[in-house]
Amino acid sequence: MAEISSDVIRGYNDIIILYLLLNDPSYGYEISKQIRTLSEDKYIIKETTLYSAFTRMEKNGFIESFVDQDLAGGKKRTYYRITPAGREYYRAKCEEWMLTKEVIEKFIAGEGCVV
Amino acid sequence: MAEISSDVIRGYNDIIILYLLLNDPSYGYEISKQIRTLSEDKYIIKETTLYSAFTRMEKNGFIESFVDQDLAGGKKRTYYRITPAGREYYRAKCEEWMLTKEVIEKFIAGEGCVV
DNA sequence: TGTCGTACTACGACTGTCGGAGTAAATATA
DNA sequence: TATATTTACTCCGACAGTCGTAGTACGACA
Repeated sequence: MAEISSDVIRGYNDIIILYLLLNDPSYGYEISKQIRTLSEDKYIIKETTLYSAFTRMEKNGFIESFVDQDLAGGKKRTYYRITPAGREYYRAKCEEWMLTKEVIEKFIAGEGCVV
Repeated sequence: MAEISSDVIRGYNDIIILYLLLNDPSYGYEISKQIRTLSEDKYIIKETTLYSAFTRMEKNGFIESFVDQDLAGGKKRTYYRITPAGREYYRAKCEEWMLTKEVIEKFIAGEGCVV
């Protein structure tokens, strides 16, 4: 079975993560599970990729973090919330996706890629 | 207008280039023009990206090069021809594209990306 | 004479992803 | 009760593909 390579997914992780923040704040572990579930196990994001995306996007102002200190055992969990700039970025990335899709499909040979 | 970023196109340049080699050998400058034309100016590949893709794909056995020495002014031109392994790679990349497309579109919010 | 088009090559920088390791508490399983 | 798994991260360095910049060299056109 074809696998999604890192070079191919690169640039879409942001979309994927932001999509899962559109309605509610969330945190790393949950987002990682949601990606897996929603993609029907076709894409499993690496933890390092996910957390470094959080860091990068927070630095760029697309998401904000806040910490839940009240978990059992004094553990804490870092939540992320999408900002207006993040929504705008998501919109732009979606547009870019549409365009990219259109372009790439000009270079895919016919039905089922018969070559 | 949305622009195609390097992170988004990354991983598809191979498909694009190989597609243009499926029927006939070609060379850098021509391929670059064809990409521009076929994509209706939506994607203009950088020269360095194109030529380094040639080098990489030749090293991987997906394409073979041969030189035309007989151009006017003693100039030469390096052509590339797709190999059977290259065709197989193209096929596999196309499959990967189908899968990736399916996955990504689960994270695109509705028609026109209304967020 | 100078610019544009053709057809590349070289080099180093950048960035997102990844592999591997480590931490630590809560919960499930035997 | 002992062990494994799940939860929830953090840190570090490596890698690979793309990109910016620069340079070469010839021919055609104005």
